[in-house]
Amino acid sequence: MEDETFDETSEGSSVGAAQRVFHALSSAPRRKILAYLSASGLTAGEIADRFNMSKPAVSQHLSILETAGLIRREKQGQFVHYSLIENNLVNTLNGFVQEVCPVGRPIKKESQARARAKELP
Amino acid sequence: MEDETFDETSEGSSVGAAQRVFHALSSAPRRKILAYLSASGLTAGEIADRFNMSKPAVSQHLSILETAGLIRREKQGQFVHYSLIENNLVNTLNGFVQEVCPVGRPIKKESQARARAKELP
DNA sequence: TCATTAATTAAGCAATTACCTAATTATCTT
DNA sequence: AAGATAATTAGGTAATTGCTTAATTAATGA
Repeated sequence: MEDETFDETSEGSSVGAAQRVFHALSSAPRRKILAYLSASGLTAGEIADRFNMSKPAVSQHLSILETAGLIRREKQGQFVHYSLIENNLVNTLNGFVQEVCPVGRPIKKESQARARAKELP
Repeated sequence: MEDETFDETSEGSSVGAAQRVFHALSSAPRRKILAYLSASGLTAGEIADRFNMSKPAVSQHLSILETAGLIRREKQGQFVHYSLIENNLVNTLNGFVQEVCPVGRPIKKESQARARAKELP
């Protein structure tokens, strides 16, 4: 009973990095924010304008995404500019897939298949 | 205001497939279950034995993973055998990364880097 | 058939989440 | 310095989560 291999509490801090990333991604509004930021950096206000949600609510989502290391916050005067940090997202998801799926096979193949599908309409 | 592009409610059913997968992955115990199943199929009881949690609690986690299409349930006599469905996991995560990160670059490169790192100790 | 084992469903509860409005902080403009 | 704007923090609440124990369903074996 009780194998600690995947127990994230043994990652140092009581909440692991992977846990933070996966939790951040579990919310539709937060994934939507990431999608917006994939096109270009935006201020907090510009992001909030795209949602039917109060600014403080959006601010909270931004904070969760930032804590997860998925976005970066830069204060510019009275504005706060947010932008995507791609590495953490890719590393975490890829690392997880590598862990769960037989090595080598999964992502590379998929990625290639998708790339091909996009090129041949 | 209100762009529907990423609104998952427009995916047909009121909760989208991506939402179910990401929600399923947001729980450490559930990710742990996936990791166990990546090595071999297991019965509900064998899985529950690996946790400090009641059997019903584990059963619920299994049900969430099954609904997300990440694992498969097969009744064999009085036992229920669970096993991994890799495709859905890989497709969903990869699709999301493709959406959020500049096309082509992210996952293939990462995957190769990781594969290399594993081969050269 | 009756007891045993595997697993799930049901009912209930403490803790957390996801939002809201109001208040606060910081910056810019005049 | 006063007023406007951008954003966050603070405080509160309804709904949801993540577990628990007890009850139920289903299959096995004496």
